[in-house]
Amino acid sequence: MSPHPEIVDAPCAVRAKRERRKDARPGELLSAAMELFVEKGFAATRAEEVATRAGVSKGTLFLYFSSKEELFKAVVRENISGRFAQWSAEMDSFSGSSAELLRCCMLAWWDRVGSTKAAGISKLMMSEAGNFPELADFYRNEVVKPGNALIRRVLQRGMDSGEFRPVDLEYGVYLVLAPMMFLTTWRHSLGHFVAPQTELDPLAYFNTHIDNLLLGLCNQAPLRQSETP
Amino acid sequence: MSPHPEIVDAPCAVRAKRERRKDARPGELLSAAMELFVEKGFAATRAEEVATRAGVSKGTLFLYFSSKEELFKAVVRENISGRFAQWSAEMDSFSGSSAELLRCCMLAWWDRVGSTKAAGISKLMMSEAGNFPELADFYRNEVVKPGNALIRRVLQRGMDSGEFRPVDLEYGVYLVLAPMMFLTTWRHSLGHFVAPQTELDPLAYFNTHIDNLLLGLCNQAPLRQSETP
Amino acid sequence: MSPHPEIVDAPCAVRAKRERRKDARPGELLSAAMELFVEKGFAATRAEEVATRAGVSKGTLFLYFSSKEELFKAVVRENISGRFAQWSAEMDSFSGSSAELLRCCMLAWWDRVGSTKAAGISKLMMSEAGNFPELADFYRNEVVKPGNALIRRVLQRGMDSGEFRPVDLEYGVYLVLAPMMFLTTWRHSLGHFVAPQTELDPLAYFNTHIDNLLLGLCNQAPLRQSETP
Amino acid sequence: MSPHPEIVDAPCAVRAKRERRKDARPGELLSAAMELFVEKGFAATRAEEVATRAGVSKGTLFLYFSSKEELFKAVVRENISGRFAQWSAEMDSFSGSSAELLRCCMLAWWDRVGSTKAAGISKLMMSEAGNFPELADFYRNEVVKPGNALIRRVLQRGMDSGEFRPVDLEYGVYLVLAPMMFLTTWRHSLGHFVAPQTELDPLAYFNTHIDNLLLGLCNQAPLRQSETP
DNA sequence: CATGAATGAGCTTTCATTCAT
DNA sequence: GATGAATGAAAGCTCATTCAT
Repeated sequence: MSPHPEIVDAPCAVRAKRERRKDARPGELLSAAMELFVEKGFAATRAEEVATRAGVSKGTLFLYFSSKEELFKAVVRENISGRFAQWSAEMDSFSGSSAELLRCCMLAWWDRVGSTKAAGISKLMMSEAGNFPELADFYRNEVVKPGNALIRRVLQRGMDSGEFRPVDLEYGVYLVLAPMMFLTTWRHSLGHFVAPQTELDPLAYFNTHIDNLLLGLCNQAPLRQSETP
Repeated sequence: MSPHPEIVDAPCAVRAKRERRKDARPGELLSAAMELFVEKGFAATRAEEVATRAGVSKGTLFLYFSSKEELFKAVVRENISGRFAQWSAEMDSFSGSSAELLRCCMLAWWDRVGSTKAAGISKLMMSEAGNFPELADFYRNEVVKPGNALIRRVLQRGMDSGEFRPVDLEYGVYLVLAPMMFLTTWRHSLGHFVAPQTELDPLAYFNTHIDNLLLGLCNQAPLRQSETP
Repeated sequence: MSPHPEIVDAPCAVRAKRERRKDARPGELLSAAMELFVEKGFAATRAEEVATRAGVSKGTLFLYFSSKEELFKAVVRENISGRFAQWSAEMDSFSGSSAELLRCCMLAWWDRVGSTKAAGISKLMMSEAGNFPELADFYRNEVVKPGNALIRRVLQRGMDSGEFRPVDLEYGVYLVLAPMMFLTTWRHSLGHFVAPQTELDPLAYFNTHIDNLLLGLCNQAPLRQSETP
Repeated sequence: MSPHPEIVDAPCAVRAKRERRKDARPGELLSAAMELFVEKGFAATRAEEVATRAGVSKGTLFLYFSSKEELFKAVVRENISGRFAQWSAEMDSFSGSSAELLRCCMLAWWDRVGSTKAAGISKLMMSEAGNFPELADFYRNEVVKPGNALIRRVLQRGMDSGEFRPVDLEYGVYLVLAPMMFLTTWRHSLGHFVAPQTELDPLAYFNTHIDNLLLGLCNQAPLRQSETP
């Protein structure tokens, strides 16, 4: 037992509340920022709005993020690029067929990214890359490159096992990527605010794409999981 | 012949020319605006640049369009729809297989739209739809709906002839659309300003997509036209 | 006589008032800027104040000067460096002794610069050079270098004619410069806002300095002009 | 000897140390502030920097000085006057010629003040006097007045002994002061951060000035001390 | 006493829009 | 009609100052 617990603990107790706030701030700011960036775009989001939504003042935002661009980068790291390691690990431990893996990956992406607010980031990047070259570079390096590498690995795995016919990896990647990115872009632009009956059902959209993709890649069409007996 | 015809005629000629110019003004402004909006996006395009490129002054721009937003709307109204009738007719007179027709359509789209400046409009619409709901509506009605109908007809033709397996038309459309729209979006955003060796070759991209699409849709893989003896 | 005077003149007449204002603007802004820079320093002068004092809005200032630093440079060019050519010419045409020339130069400097608001610029530069390295560079190149060259020429002239004893030009320059710069700095700082009886009489100050300077430089002390019979 | 003297004594020792530190605080802050004000000027010195350099937090600074301006005033009060008595005594006991004394004084000033950080204070005062009239008053009384008196005594001594020609003391003072003040100002502003080959050599500068000053004041040019056999 | 997280007024600069000519 | 000088509302970012702990 510590002989001077009150001395040891005192500073902590005193600081506790403050620190709890301080620790929470970046997260609060990041989620406020993501929401606003996705809602209104990067350029159209004012730094002060982000601060206000996070419940702090303009100055505080810049206490945690040195510029609006750095804030955006942090949002991307928090919501996308920071997760590649885990996804990669999950892929490594997958033991089913490559067709199943591919289907699995695409649906998992939908579940964890595509259907969440984070998906708006991809759309935002597509919209504003031209005006923020540095952010575009960042995104290409931190998201596009590792993302493509992940897809490439799935395709390679299928080709190695003989499940998939040989395809040029460079362009094969887009067989997988295009449906995902189009859906994201669509839902955050022209597919937004339409009558419910004309809205796209993402799962139907995905299954149609995956089915045809795999029919094209494999010798034998694999069954959808939902059709598994 | 009068020694100074231009002076004698001046009042008329000048007025004539002026009026011609005056009538042409909106068109010149619209095409300057389209180019710039496509190049730089809506927010990043300065009104003065548009005026300058159209050869008029800043004030004149606002004489014809009450605001930058109105100009944007006018640009979109001016530059889309109107070609569907011809494309539809061309499709009717096509006598080859449906696989050939599908390939043909996609490559024709690339040739006539995707690779031209007009493609920038789709990207523009995707980027700015969120900020212009009214424009988005307009675009959906005038462009998306007839465009999708055209694609639907090709798929229906293939299914009717037994070439294509049955697919849900509603979602099958996106098997064709997604690759086209993704390419457009990509090339105007993150795919822009990258090292030439990392740039996407559109034809290789398209052929990879079409091959796999048709392999998925048909019982028998159809040959590429370029491979036809 | 022009056959169409009204056509030729019309545009001019119409524009006249506008243009007169436009032509006057830079000058009005420059003098407002100089006054404020001298009164409050470069950093402490807000761009909007300059505009307001010149009777225009903030935006107008930036229509004529692309930045606050450029405005300052223009002030310097207008009031100091732009006049070296004339001063140099005047020096060339001087036919008296070098001692007279030196006295003349120093008193002329006082008359045309030192006693005017423009003198505040030197003091300002001394005060703020450290925080605006680019301005300091500019000032060294546009003012210090040519100014020193001018002084050097006077000394050289006197040494060539045998009037002045040989001195190291590099440091001799400061025999002339130091008294001028000290007076300027003093009057705009600690010498400011003191009781009239403790204020420095610039002419007495100058004559004391010039007398001793020339006594030191020449074999024979030259008379002051005011003492010339 | 107690095995844990520091623990036993802690309450006292800690308080003692704390109070010593507490008493030292203002001094540490003042010297940090002086260094920074001299290095970067008043406006460009951030309060937090001062605190950091003094090893305390931003808040603590404002505990001791109610504002940045008050800190500045305290810095000036702390760092000037107080040495005049000694200098005066040294002057009284000087037994050489007045020319030698004058040379001696100027070089001693350079050695003890001009070349040290304390010189920055003069420059600081010159730069910021306009914004702190109260400080300017203080400085004039505590520094300028006694300093000038000292110089006046040297001149008077030379005139009394017949070494120096008669000069108006009021203005003669500046024959001595101007070179010193100009050098100080110059070295802390435009003479700073220039290529070493264009930098001013203070000793050469001083000797050039003193030589000419004495040539002007005396009938016979006195030798430099360094030239004395 | 000491801290440092938080504040918000203030700065320079941009640009859609207006309006006298 | 056409012009372009003039406007002024923002926006991003800094930093002296405050105050809960």
